[in-house]
Amino acid sequence: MAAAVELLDAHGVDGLTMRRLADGLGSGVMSLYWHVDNKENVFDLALDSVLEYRGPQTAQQAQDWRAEAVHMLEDWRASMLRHPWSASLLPRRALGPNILSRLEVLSKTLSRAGVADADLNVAIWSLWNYVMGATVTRASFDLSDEDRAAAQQRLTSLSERYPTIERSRLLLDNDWDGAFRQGLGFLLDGLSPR
Amino acid sequence: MAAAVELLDAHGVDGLTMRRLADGLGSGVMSLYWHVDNKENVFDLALDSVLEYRGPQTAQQAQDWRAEAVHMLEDWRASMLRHPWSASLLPRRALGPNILSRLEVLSKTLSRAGVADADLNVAIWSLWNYVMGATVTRASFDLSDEDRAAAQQRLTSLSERYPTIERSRLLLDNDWDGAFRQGLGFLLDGLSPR
DNA sequence: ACCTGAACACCGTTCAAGT
DNA sequence: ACCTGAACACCGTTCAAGT
Repeated sequence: MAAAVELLDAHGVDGLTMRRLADGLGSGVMSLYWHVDNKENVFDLALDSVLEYRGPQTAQQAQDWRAEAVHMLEDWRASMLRHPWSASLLPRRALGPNILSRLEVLSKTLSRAGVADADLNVAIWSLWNYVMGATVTRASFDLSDEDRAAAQQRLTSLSERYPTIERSRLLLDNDWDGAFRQGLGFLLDGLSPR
Repeated sequence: MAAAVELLDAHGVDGLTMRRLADGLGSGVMSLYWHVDNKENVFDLALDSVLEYRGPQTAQQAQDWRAEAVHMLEDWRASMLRHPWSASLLPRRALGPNILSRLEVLSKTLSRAGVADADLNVAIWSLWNYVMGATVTRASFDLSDEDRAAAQQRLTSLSERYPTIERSRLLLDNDWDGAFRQGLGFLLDGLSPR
């Protein structure tokens, strides 16, 4: 599936064509259908291959649950941003083994941190929502590179009608990494036991 | 654009075809291109029409910032879930006037609540991320109705390998509305001033 | 067991032309 | 100003057939 990932990285979701993929593999188009049921299947395999998690490099686990959670979540986001087509695909497909492993890790970490069993699922889904929302949004800015200039100009002309977000420069702020980390901190504050 | 929204509701993003849209309008396909630049333009118009916000019905504003924020955000989510194709489209397109209005409202509310100017953008994007992640995920479950049975079975067979999320029944819990509200509460806790 | 070409039923959009 | 049909360059996938 490395060939599919390469194609997706280069041309985006719409650029992955069964014909183009076959070309990259040096085979006929219909050969693909021996190995794969249909095009969606290709997406599923490519998506899962991108979501593997190896865990923190140092054996710092068990001592700082918060650092551990942040590490997994930031690595998850980074993995998806390395392949900007992946984020918008993930919530639309069945969950593969690699993303389930990440959720398992997260669940263990939060449990160990003292999050009540009754709050555990809500906590996990909240973090899922935060990461997915942030990454889907960020990734789409990567994809529409050429439109940026036009969008920028459209915004400043429109923003007279939206004085508050204009004043805080909401749409011009592009410290995405910092905003992600800081907002994640706020969310973990809210989720922390006691 | 009501015709486009209807088609999208009925057949999803892939079901909206220029040919089908023209049929619904009782015109030739190419007539559409007089009113619209291309297909993406149709999506933009349909998307914005779905995101209008009328504000809270009672004049309870200014007294309870938290209720006001929750009202807008839950209404935003509900509007997108009424049109399940809309959520995954929103982060991929340029921001239209209606969603900008919602962000303006949110910004005013949080500002009035005492959120520091330095934290304002992070707070808004955090809420954006949470709502978008939750809704994109939830909406896709609506779309893949038929696959549910198969997915369910696949999950229980797989879940032996993921004991923690199996034990909390993470993937079987389907109180989506409750989880959204509760998680939003946690996030607002974390974002609250002081 | 694995690969293939031809064919089918579609797409979005250009273009030249109509009223 | 608005609408149209024909044509172009694509799609994913079925099927019957090859090795």
